[in-house]
Amino acid sequence: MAAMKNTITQAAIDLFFKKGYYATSISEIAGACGIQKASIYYHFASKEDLLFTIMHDTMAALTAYLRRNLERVSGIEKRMRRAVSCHVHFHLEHQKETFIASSELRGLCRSNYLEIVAMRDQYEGIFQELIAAGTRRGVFAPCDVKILSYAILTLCTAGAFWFKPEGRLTVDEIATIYENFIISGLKQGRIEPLPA
Amino acid sequence: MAAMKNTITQAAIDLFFKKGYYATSISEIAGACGIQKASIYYHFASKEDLLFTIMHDTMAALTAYLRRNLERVSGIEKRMRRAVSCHVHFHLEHQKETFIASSELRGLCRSNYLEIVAMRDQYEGIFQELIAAGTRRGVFAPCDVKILSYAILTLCTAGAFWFKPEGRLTVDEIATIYENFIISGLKQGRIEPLPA
DNA sequence: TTTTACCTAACGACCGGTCGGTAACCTCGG
DNA sequence: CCGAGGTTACCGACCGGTCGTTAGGTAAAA
Repeated sequence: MAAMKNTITQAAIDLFFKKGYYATSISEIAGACGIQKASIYYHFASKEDLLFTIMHDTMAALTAYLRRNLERVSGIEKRMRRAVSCHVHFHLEHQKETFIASSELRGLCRSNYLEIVAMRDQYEGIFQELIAAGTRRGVFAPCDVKILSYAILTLCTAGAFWFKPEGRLTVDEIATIYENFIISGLKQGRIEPLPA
Repeated sequence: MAAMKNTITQAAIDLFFKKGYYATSISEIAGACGIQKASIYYHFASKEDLLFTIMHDTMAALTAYLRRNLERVSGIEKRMRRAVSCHVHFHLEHQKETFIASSELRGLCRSNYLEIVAMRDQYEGIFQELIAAGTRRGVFAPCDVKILSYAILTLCTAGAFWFKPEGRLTVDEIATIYENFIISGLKQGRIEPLPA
């Protein structure tokens, strides 16, 4: 039951991704679902509510995905590698949603905006803790944690802007490239002790 | 003469940056200039023409700035360092314009869109040639040129999204952090010959 | 006299959102 | 097993408002 609510959400995701939130009208979304625009308001309180729901669910799924994948991984470098990999995978495999979540923040009113930003900050916090722990233990070179975390996250997030599923490289290949690039940057030229 | 045209452009830059292109109305821009909205159309053919002008001028200035700064720099690594530094400097010192140029592409019709994208591709090409030359000569580790160039550019471009002029770090400090981070990533763990 | 740089007023289109209505389905007392 | 009453999920029509844009006019400058 309420299958239509999912249909609406999916249509909205497709259209917000393709045309942007402001350029998409409620009647377009309704048209894509084969219903009248008034019927949208049975399922959602407003256009912004629809956007907020998409963003909120996406951020919740993203954070849960990362936490779940880090559960049984130990060692700073391994954890950071896994975190980057997860970040890339989620963003490329849920390209439309993550694109919307990171580019349509301006469509939200103040309270909704603050809620999404809080979720984003919490997610970023996981990376910042990893970086901080790594520098404390000498695995990573000393650095500015905030700047580096922004760098790492926006780097991978940006993938959702240009990624094409039918493109030259697989998600796994891209994730590996980013993983190595970032780990190198975090270590900053220090000479590696040879593995045993 | 035509001082008002500059006033309008600047007001549009401020408002597009603060609220976004779609959320900004012509009458708001006019209001910020102390004129009526119809008068905007004496200086610009349409709202999109205003956006396009901003983007076009910004991209032209960005490319010219980079070329000018690379003119007398030799050596792959030095050139790449300079290029990254320029990219960061320009994006943070012209934060509003570059933010608009990289986030409002959807406001353009097809032909205008293609023109701006062509300028962007040309700019990206400078970085891609640097990366390719670096890998050929063994200065950088072998890598996927396209992916790495996207990575480098979006990394720094993203600065325009969160940078606050009154913030903790200066533009120079941020540029240096990025410079080192990127060079490390491009060299990918290879052991540096000690400088003489 | 022509051009420049603005104005007032209005237009048509479209937008998000609301209203009253309704057909189909579910529930439950008799 | 029935049917009354409520609930679910939609529809068509409409509203107030805003938007980008245009038409026509005007006062000053060239």
